[in-house]
Amino acid sequence: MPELPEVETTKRGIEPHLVGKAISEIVIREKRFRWPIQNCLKKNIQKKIILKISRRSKYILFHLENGCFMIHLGMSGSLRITNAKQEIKKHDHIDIKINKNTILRFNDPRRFGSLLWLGKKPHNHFLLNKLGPEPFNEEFTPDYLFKKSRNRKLPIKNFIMNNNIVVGVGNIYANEALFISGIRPSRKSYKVTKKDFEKLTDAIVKVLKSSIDMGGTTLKDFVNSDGNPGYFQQTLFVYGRDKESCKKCKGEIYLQRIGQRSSFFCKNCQK
DNA sequence: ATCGCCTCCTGCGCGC
DNA sequence: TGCGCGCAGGAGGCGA
Repeated sequence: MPELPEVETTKRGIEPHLVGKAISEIVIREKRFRWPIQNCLKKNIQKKIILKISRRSKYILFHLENGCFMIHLGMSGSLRITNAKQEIKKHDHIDIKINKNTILRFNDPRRFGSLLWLGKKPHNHFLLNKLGPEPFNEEFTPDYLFKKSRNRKLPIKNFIMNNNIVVGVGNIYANEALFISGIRPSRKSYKVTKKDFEKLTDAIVKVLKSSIDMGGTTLKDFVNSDGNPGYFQQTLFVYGRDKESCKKCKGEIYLQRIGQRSSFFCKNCQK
């Protein structure tokens, strides 16, 4: 379940193996993804040099001489650097080959992921041009969230998970950040105060950063591994802990469905 | 404009 | 041991 830290860790893990290298071939075993593989993809990326890899939201962007393509891992996708000797496993849908010793292999059981050609102006693409700020960007301030949330009646948890507001906050970290900042997930956005937003912006940045740091510690295993960084082992305060006791007050953690998603909170610590 | 529901898909864990 | 069911989750699309 890639959240922003896993995407960033993936990007950092594959980057040194790919930047400056030419793509010799792309092998597509499966075309059915969230967005189907375009017919133009092969001819646009084969024989081209990867100049740079960047990340926007949960999209990993590959900048070539002639334009840009991007990969989204969806819910179950992973990328790993492997070689031609490694057997093709189930759901290994796409290989981007540099040479026989270096292959970027895209595995995605649920196929909610995607690999899209964007052309020369990637940020004009409809999937990217409405995105809100990155959590680590200076635009992401308590004041920004406060202003955006006025007159918004949706639960604060849905608000911070909306990519048009801020990118990269998935279900796990939305739950964790709201616990840390003492805000109940169901609270209407317009009822969240400026002071609350100060805690919340801090908490979002904190949980994402600490997870990236943890992922970073497993980077050395990225090549030929299953591609899973270690961030998920981090101590979670509330996510997945319904009926268990709160790590702050020893009270009970409750599970509530908000917007079709599991939300975990402590009634005592979050108001 | 805003919000909430539906959908895509596979693997897994549960109850029987 | 096996079957069927429900759930998990990112995020676009759509109807109200």
